[in-house]
Amino acid sequence: MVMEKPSPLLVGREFVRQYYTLLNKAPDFLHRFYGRNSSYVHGGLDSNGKLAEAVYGQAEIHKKVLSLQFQECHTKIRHVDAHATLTDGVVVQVLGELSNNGQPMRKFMQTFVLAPEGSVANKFYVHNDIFRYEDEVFGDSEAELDEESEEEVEEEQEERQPSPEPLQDSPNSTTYYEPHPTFSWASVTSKNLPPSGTGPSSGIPPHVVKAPSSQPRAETKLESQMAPLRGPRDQRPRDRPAFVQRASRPDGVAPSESQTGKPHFSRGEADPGEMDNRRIIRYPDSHQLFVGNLPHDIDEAELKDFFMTFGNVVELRINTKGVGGKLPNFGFVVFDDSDPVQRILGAKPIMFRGEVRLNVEEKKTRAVREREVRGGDDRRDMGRRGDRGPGGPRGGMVAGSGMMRDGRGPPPRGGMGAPKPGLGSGRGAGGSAEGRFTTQRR
DNA sequence: GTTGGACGTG
Repeated sequence: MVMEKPSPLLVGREFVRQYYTLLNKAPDFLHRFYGRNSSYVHGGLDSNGKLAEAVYGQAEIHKKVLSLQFQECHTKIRHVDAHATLTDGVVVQVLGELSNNGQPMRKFMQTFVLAPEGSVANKFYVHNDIFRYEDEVFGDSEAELDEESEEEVEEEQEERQPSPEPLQDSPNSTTYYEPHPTFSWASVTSKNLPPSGTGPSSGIPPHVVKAPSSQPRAETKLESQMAPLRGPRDQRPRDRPAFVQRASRPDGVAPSESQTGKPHFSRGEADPGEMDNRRIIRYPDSHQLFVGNLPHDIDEAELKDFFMTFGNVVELRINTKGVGGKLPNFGFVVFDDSDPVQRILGAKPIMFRGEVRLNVEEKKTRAVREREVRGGDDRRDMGRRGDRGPGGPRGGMVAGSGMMRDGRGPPPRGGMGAPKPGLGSGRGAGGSAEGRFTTQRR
């Protein structure tokens, strides 16, 4: 049983979820994410109007956080990137908007470097936390900055930060803060998550960390059933491929994969969004979530915020049937992977704004729907109807024979109709079995 | 109150 490492993206997302939840619910505990030599800057300008500088060490960070007076701090996360970085760390970049204490939303960018805590696998602390408000950086006049800075880029790089002697940061050594930081890779299985508790007033989905009242919620390990079932996501073994020649792009993509001889399809799950943006790609139903019972005043941005923490939302639309004076609201959220969909289904009931129970289902085609209505579901679930899409280049078909000629194209001789029996594999079993929806009481 | 749109095969 080799415990597999969660992918950087999963780590990043889970961290982001926990971090902003804590920021909202219990900012006084935020410092627990940091370590002795961590750096922290959270926007702000100093007396000269220049961007505020960082503080170092958990104690200073705690002070700083308190001074920032977070209250009812809400964030809307617009985007999260996370890549593996040096020394088994994960670098996470977040773009979003933040509102503290009832003030207006302000756009920000925040970068975290998560470093392995060492003693426990998959446990991280925040080594760097860099937060800037867009308006403080760009100011009102964008022009001046822009034009000048183009050539100054090189200089900036040379100004190596004079590393403000991090080690002994608190002379008042009486404050010995918690020795270890607290983010650990815990639950992504979303089972066993509190259904809603107190409704999330922000855009953060219901299931999240509870504020660490006494303990940092670290030791819940359910790794065994996490990501792996699926595909070859990030299963590079413990040994990292030291310095593999950076084939084409050094950016975070596990090099071991990009080298495995196969043509561009080696993963079987590449994000179509990137691999060709010229063609319109249809995502398989397994990547798509039907969402019913939406409040009518919702807009796509809000819905996207809500689901973004589950995975990468690549497409989303809200469909209002404006017929007959009613407006039943439903929509579709498309992810770049089926995992988020399964996690959402497993996390039912999904509460939105703390009060609305969304009806979430894997998207069905009409044919499937009708069949269900008529026959009931005697055969429960009977294997996922595979991603038998319209020639979708994705799904499980993978590499193999001829299909590299144009990116699209059916498997040559086989037979179109053959659904490939073993396809959906994995999680079908326990996953969605329980809470089949029956909103249609009548 | 509830499941889009457009893809194109042997």
